Amino acid sequence: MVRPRFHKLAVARQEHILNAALSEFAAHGFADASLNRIIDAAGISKGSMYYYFDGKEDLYTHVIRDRLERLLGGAGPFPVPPAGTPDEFWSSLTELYLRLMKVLLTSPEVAALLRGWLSGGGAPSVSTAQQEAEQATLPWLLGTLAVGQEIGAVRTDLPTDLLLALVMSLGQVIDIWLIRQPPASADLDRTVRTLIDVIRRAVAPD
Amino acid sequence: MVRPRFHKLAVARQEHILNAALSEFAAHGFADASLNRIIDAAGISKGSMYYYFDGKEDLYTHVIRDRLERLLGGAGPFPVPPAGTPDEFWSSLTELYLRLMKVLLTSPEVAALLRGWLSGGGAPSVSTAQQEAEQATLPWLLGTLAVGQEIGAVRTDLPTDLLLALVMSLGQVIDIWLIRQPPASADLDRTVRTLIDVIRRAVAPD
Amino acid sequence: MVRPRFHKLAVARQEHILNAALSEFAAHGFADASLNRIIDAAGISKGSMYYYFDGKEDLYTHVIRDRLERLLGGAGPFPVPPAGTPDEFWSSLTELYLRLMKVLLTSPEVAALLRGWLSGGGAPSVSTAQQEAEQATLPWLLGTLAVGQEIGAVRTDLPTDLLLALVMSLGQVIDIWLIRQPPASADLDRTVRTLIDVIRRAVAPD
Amino acid sequence: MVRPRFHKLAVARQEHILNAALSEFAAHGFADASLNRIIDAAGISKGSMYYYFDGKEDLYTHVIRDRLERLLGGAGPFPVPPAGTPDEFWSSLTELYLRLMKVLLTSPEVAALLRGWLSGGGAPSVSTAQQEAEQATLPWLLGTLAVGQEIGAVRTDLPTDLLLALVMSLGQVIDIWLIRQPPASADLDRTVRTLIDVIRRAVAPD
DNA sequence: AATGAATGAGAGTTCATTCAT
DNA sequence: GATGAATGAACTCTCATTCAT
Repeated sequence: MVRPRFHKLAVARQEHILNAALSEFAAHGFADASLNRIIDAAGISKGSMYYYFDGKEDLYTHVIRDRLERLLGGAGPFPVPPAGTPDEFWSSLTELYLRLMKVLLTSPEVAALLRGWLSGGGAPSVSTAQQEAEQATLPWLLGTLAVGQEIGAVRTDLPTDLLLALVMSLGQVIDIWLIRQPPASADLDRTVRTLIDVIRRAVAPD
Repeated sequence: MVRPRFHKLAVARQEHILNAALSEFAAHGFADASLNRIIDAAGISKGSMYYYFDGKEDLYTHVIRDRLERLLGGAGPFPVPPAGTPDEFWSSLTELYLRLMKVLLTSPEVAALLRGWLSGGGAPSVSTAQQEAEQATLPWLLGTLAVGQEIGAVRTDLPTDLLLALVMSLGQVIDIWLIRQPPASADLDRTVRTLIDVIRRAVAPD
Repeated sequence: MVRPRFHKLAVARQEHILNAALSEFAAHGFADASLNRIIDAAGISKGSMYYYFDGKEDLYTHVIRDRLERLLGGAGPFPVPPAGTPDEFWSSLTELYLRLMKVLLTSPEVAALLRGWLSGGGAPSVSTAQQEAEQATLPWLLGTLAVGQEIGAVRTDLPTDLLLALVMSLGQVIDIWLIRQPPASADLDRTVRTLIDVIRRAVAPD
Repeated sequence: MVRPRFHKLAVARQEHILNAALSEFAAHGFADASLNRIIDAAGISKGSMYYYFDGKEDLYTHVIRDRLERLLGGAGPFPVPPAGTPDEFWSSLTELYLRLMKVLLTSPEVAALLRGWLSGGGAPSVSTAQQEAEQATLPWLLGTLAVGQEIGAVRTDLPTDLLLALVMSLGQVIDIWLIRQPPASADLDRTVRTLIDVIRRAVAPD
């Protein structure tokens, strides 16, 4: 866990450190990221880094959590879509996703970090970070799925975890595809609507 | 490229080495795998490893290719489904996938290797292996998608690369989910059919 | 570049490390020198070596520069001989060289290092060190040659680079010969004077 | 020592092997040359190499000796200049050197090998080769110097070994300079004559 | 006569982490 | 509260040599 000490630093200093870590993790992934490079870029001592964080994984965990929170915050509140007709549900989700993507497209490094984190796999040492981060993201998604199932917008014949994995995976593909080749701003709406529709078809009931 | 010398070894010895590599790569992914651990497990000297293979990447490439070939070989031929009605197309695919999964479930390590390989990302140094392997896998998938589009079983309003990414991603989720919690053999059929249906819905035309 | 950290070490410790490196480089040349042997002799860890220096070449560069500076410093200033008659020019050079050799003879290892460095050739990777060191040595020699040409003490019918190479080569032979079989101190003066005269004959005008 | 077995090979095969070794040694010098690369280039097995030669150094020794002999042979006989006037002595030497350089310029690899060998320095392990090769070359040079001294063309106030070193060093500089920037064939004569004259001045008596 | 499989020591380099100050 | 010196294990890769066949 991040030591509380870290948050006593001047905010600008915190930012500087987290940005350095963000760049490194986004560029190389967790395993191949180098703490040495991070502290060089951040301009802090190695001792300080270990004074603020428990270690490499702890830093990674914190960067992810912090950046995702900020991202989600910047996109405005992410309310679980209110109950209503399935059409209303999906259109509400689409708007949400559009907002999210617009923010994501402005921050390629966070996007890269997110991608690396979502793809998971690899080092078991990060599983802690994974689990924690998932615990921060999933409740919303789970809530949304639950609402969707209640109002008949989401199929109920699949285990929840599989449903979740399918949605996240499709979302990830769409994220990556959009980030790699961002459509002209004018096309973004149309494209995202089509892609959300793909998810809808996959998880809508018969 | 694997040196021909390797194939002159007793088959059991080849197997022993490849199994050691398979375990390591499956457990840690390419970047975090350790050649030292592999040679320890294989019981050969470092010099011998480099006598057989050009290096880490070469070994990785070979393990993947060898294991996938064996896997696909064991599952029988993978013909592109013949043209016909969309229903025939999808049911043909389902049978195919069932066969594949049955084999995959018998070999969790190959499955893990496959997973790590599919998720790609990470080290650019493995791109060679990636590209070669993709060149071995993609033509079939592309061919299948093309046939599906011809006979009206697959939508044509999305770019081919996105369509491909969606299908592969869904397939991967399903793979992982099935491998993690293999259903009772009796349920496998039903489950796979449902999951293939998810893919069908996502990529079928309106 | 040597990391500043190195210079924060106790001087005795710095000396110990540099001496270990000096011995190794003097005995084996750059390419065949072993960092492992150096750290063993220096009694420091491999990590520390890389904490102080950027790598093998960096260490080599530093040892050379440091030792040469010390050597040249110990021999006093090396002024370009002032304009005057050719006889004055050559006699001034002779005195200079005598001083230099007396210092050099007290430090066979630096002499060996210098020899290996002067002969250059070999690894292209050391070119950086070479160039830097040459940039430190050559200006003086070039300036001296130029003065000699101005006052008619040095021939002008050969390209400068060839002239330079001839002088350096003769000087090197003389260095090596003197170092290998140092004449009785009493004879040193006479011998050096004769040898400088050899150079003079080679490069004096008709 | 080269095993006699080597000379029982077909001459073409011997040539092939020696050429491969020549290229490698010329390109990397002794220490950094790789036996593995040599046998790859030569297309022979590692076992064979060790069947023909005692090891790396033995091969090096043999290549040098063989190539130099051939070079000297190709340039025609190298008679020790007959006694006569000093002018005749030096002009005879000049003609000899001209012939030698013309051959040398046609074979850059032998030239590179020669350069690396002459500069000596470095690995003590090659000293054997050095000594042997010197023993093949020196007698002629010594004889020539002796004749020169007899007829008053060469100074007698310097130890023979120093005289030798001076002459060889100057010759080497000239070799390297000529090889690096070969003058137009028309200029070669004039340039060589000037350079030989430099040597003459250095070692002629007062 | 000839092969090539096998080796182990060694190369230079990077790393996350510790801890005395 | 903060530092940075110091470490040793681990990394991938290359090498000349041996020897059973």
